[in-house]
Amino acid sequence: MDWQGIRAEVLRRIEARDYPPGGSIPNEADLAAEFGCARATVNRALRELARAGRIERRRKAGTRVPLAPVRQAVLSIPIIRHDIAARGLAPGYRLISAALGRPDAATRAALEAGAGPAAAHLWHVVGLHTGDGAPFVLEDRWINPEAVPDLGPESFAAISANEWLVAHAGFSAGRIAFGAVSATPATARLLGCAPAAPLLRLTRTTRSGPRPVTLVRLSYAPGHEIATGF
Amino acid sequence: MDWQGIRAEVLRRIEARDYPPGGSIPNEADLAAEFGCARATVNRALRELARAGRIERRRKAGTRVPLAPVRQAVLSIPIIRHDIAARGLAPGYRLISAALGRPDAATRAALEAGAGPAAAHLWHVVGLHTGDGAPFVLEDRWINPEAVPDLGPESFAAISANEWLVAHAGFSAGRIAFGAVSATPATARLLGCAPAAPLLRLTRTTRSGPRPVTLVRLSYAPGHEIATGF
DNA sequence: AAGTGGTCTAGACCACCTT
DNA sequence: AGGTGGTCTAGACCACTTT
Repeated sequence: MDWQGIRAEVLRRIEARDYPPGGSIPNEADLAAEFGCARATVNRALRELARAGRIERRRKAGTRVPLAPVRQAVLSIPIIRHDIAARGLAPGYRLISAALGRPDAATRAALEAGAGPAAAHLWHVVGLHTGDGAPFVLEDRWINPEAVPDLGPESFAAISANEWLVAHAGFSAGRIAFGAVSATPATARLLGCAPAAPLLRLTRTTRSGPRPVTLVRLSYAPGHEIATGF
Repeated sequence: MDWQGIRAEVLRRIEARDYPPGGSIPNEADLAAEFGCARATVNRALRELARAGRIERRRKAGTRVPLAPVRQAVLSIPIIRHDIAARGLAPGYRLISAALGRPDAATRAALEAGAGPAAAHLWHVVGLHTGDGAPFVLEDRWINPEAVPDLGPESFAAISANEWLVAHAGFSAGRIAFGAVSATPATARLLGCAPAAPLLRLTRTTRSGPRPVTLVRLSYAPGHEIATGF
């Protein structure tokens, strides 16, 4: 039995309530003996189940089936252009504006830009991604120029700021949040939707090492959903 | 060097562009020799980086730093009551309605309920979660009674349907999707917000083994965000 | 055909936590 | 104090994919 087989069998027992919610499951050594394999193989299987939130493991206390499993949604956030292409549409990008500007307090805080003069000179780039010519998502981005020195308006002419940054700056994962907003008049005009239409908005902060580089707000066209990839 | 140290060092080299985007990194055997550890340890470190989307691995072709990393957002979806309590609010739940009803086509499809008579008799449960008495999220749920036989209106009197199902039915992960909707008049009244306010909506389908059990739509109060736990 | 990652083993030591 | 999971090792074989 390989580790994926053991994972499947243990999961089956959990769902069949052989291992009931709140109960313990045998320790690794016992399971290894039952399945006739090495303990490391059982460990691998149980580690994956723990990562998925289906079991809880603590040294000495053993492994338990949680009463209230913490559900986890793993969302893949692809490059927007690929996302559009994957839906069978022809991706396009149109730069709306790119200039140095003064961000609001929330943006400054997210980018850890101080209140000093530097905070008055963040790059502000707005662009529209399209699929088959129709608006797909509006990208509103602030960039900390201290973190990306060799950056100018010409950087954003052809491709999206996201791809430029991926290609020219070191990227780390950051915080991603989902919310809902009303389309402002300007946003509605760009997305071609009714004013005040409800829009799914994704906010992402990206770091290069310890330093925040960019904050992007993506406002998706009405009706758009982002789902787990099951 | 343990596997987490190796992971950190390789990540550092990626972000420092020692391993540039689009380039290859040494194979496991070479890295093991460099770090003076077993290949299995390097494997563990690289496996975690691959799962995070920071490297791409293919047999024979080796390991590469992707030009366009697929970003992943891991969202934890806790029990709503715990979510409310974690914000320092007193959680509450009020049942709005619980009855057998006929779902619309989209709901039937998600629950794989046919067009036959059974589809006309799904449980429909609506409840409001509150924090310190203020509306937090509206829960609109359909349940396939074939999958949960011992279910009646009394099941939902005290606790939320979600917790009842967690306690009484086998649960598997399902599909989770985020979208934005306008508050309907009825929803606005329950959430105490303006009609047509933009609401973040989470839709979750849950299965017990191969069979869909329940479809829940959570409409969060205006301004609510769901974020990764970084 | 050959190189690379994927996995398994048998054993060992350790960190952590409950008792 | 002792049990449990977390990790590492050295070696081996296999699966996959490119050459």
